[in-house]
This record gives sequence, structure tokens and C-alpha cells, in this order.
Amino acid sequence: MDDQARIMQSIGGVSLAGHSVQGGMPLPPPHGHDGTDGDGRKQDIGDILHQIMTITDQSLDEAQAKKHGLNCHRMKPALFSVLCEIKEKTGLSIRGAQEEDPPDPQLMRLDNMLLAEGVAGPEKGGGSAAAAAAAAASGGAADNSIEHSDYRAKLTQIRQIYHTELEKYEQACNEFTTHVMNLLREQSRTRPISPKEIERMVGIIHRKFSSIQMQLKQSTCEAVMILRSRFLDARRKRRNFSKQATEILNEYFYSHLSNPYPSEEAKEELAKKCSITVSQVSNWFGNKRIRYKKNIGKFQEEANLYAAKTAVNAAHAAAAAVQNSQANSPTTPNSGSSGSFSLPNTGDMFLSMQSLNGDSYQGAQVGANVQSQVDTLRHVISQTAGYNDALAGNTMYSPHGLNANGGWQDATTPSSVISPTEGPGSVHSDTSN
DNA sequence: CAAGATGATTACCG
DNA sequence: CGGTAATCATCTTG
Repeated sequence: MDDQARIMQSIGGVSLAGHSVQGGMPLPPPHGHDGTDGDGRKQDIGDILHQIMTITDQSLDEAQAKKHGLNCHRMKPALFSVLCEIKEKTGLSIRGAQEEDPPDPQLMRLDNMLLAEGVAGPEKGGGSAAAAAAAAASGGAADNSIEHSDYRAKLTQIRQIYHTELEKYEQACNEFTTHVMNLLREQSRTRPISPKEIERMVGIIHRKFSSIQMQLKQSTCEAVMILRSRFLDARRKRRNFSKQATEILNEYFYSHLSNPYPSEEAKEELAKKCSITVSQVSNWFGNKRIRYKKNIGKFQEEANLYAAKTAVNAAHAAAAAVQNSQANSPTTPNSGSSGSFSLPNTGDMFLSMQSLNGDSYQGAQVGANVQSQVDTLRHVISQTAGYNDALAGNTMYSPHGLNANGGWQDATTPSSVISPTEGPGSVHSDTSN
């Protein structure tokens, strides 16, 4: 009885006294008589509930004051937890089991794609730095690489936008979450809101935000796809290499006809010389080998042309080399590229050449380096030494190096010079004059 | 414009 | 991964 009276009084007093809650604190009596008056407590609760129910009927000030009074009531914690429990139970029954959704497959797909495209995830080699480097490296180089760096730059742009947006979303999400959490915590003083419910609310917010994120990811994916397709289209729109580039490539090809497989370094050098990429060099050689092999006849003229061309250089070099080797002992064969090289023993050379004339050239009898010299020198000899008659058929440039199967002989055989197996045909006119 | 040339892409192979 | 073969798509030429 005493309690109730106090509450009533305090509430009344508070409401009347506006916000002066000084004496309104409904503190329990110093010597709490716990459990002494169960009836009184029931009455207590009934009364509180009544007040809660009628709180909306009152004016704002009144309600505010009463709220505070209720908030400070000693029964409040118990009532709070009970109400929370009730709410929890009804809430759970309403929400049912639709919680704990598994990871969205579509979201995973988007994530994977963004990761694969290098938009999401760690900055892999193709960042803005790489794009800039590519652009710098190809200064004035082929359009292809320019387009490539352009693509990279655009991709980087997309990546940046994506990341800033994502960050924005995340920040907004966090801000909103903390805001809501504070709000709910604040409200939990007057409303039955359990921590668990706050947690759940946070989860709901996160899900909402992740659905927004998914939209972002989706549109980013779309952007990447569009960029990609455009880039591929652009790449399809090829342009022929410059005349000079084709010249250089052809020169290399025909001067290495027996083994037209430039090494990685050679490719790089050719790429640099031709202002194209290494992969373009690879493409070119791939195409060239195939097309040459497919229709050797068609390439005869070209072959002769380039052979003659390189032969001029070779002749000069050879002459110089011969002069040198006349003075000194024969130098060791070095790289067969259009640099300086030493002539091998003429007899051996003719032996190999003779074997080359046959269609069934089995295996490179000479090292690749020597072989390449042979390729270029054949014309010199054929023209200077009247060797035409000995050449097979009417073709000046027979497809030596190609074996019967149509594949190029693996000219990486050791450079030990082996003379042709048997010699019925070795009646080579030894023109070693 | 049709045909051929040519650079790039793709599938497949060892 | 580098090679071949087939094919595509565009450029060049007559």
C-alpha cells in the first residue's frame, strides 16, 4: 500500500510539477520489504500497466513526465524483461524461420566475376600503374597496345568508381547501423527492446545494404562487360603492320627458314624493331609458318626476294669473315643473325646444301646457326658460283627444313657436323676454287 | 564489290 | 605454355 501510494504520489507530483523530478524518484523504502506484499506488487504492476495504456491519452508534457516516472520505477527492469520476452516470442513466431539466409548465389557469381576481372580483390598487376607503364612503354607504338592500355585505363576507372562507391555504401551502412543502434538503445529505456532485437535489426540493415551493394556490383559487372566487348571489337578491327615491320619480319623469317621459331629474346627484339607487341610477333610467325607451309609455291617469289636481300648483307659479312679467317684460324660459329658470322668449312656446307636440295631432308646436319647461314647464302652461291643447275627443279628456294610430314625439322640438333649418310649423290661439284 | 591478304582468336595437342 | 590448324573479321586490291 505504501508503495502504491508513493508511486501515485510521485507520478502525480511529477506530472504536476512538470520536469522537476527531484522528489519524484520512486525509490523503494530503505529497508525494502521484499516479498512481504505479493498483492501489493500485483496491484503495482496492474497500476503501471494502466498508466502505460493511458499514456497516449495525455498531453505531451504529462506523458513525458509520467514516462520518466515509470522509467524510474523499481519494477521497471522486471517488467521490461517480461515484455521483451513476450515481444521476442511473438516476433519470432511472426518472422518464422526466414532468418539466416544462405549466401546469395547471384551475389557470389557477381563477386567471382568482379574478382576475375580484377575489379574487386587485391590490386593485381594490371592496375593504373601497369596501364601507365604500358602506355609509356608503347609510346608511339602500335595502336593495338594503345588500345590495350586504354582498356586498362578504363578498367581502372571502373575499379576506382566501384571501390569508392562500395566504401561509401559501407560507410553509410555503418553510420546508419550505429545510428539505429543508438536510437534503439535509447528507446530501450522506454520500450521493451532487447539487445537481441537490436542485433537482429542490425542484421536486417546489413541485408538491406548488401542488396544495394549487389546492385552496385551488378552495374559494375555490366560496365566491365560492355568495356570488354567494345575492346574485343576494337581488337578485331585490325590494322596491317607497317611495310617496314613486315619487311623486318619477313627478313627474319626467310633468313631462318629452316627453323623459323624466334626465341623469346628474338621475338622481343623483333617486336621492338617493328613497334609491335611480342604476341603480335608470335601471331605473325604462327600465321606465316602455316601459310608458308600450306602454299610454298606462292611464297617462292617472296622467299627469293628476301633471300637476295639478306644475301647481300650476308655476302658482305661473309667476305669480311673469309678475309678474317684467311688471316686467322677459323672462328667458332656464332649467332646466325644478320650480324657477323664466320663461314663454315665450305665442303661441309655444300654437303649439307646438297642434302637440303632433296625433298626428304632428314634432320639438320648442321647446327641451327650454320643452317641459317646456309639459308641466306644459298643465293649468293647459286648466283656467284653457277650452282643453279644443282638446285632442285626450277625452284630456287626449295622448302628445305621442311620434312616429309610437313613439319619443320627440329633444328636444335647438336651442331656437330655430320656428313650425309651415303654418298651416291655426293658428287657435289666441289667448287671450292 | 568480290577475292585475296592479313592480323587475331579459338580449339586442340604434346 | 607454345605450337598448329581452322576460322573470323577486317583491310587491300583489282
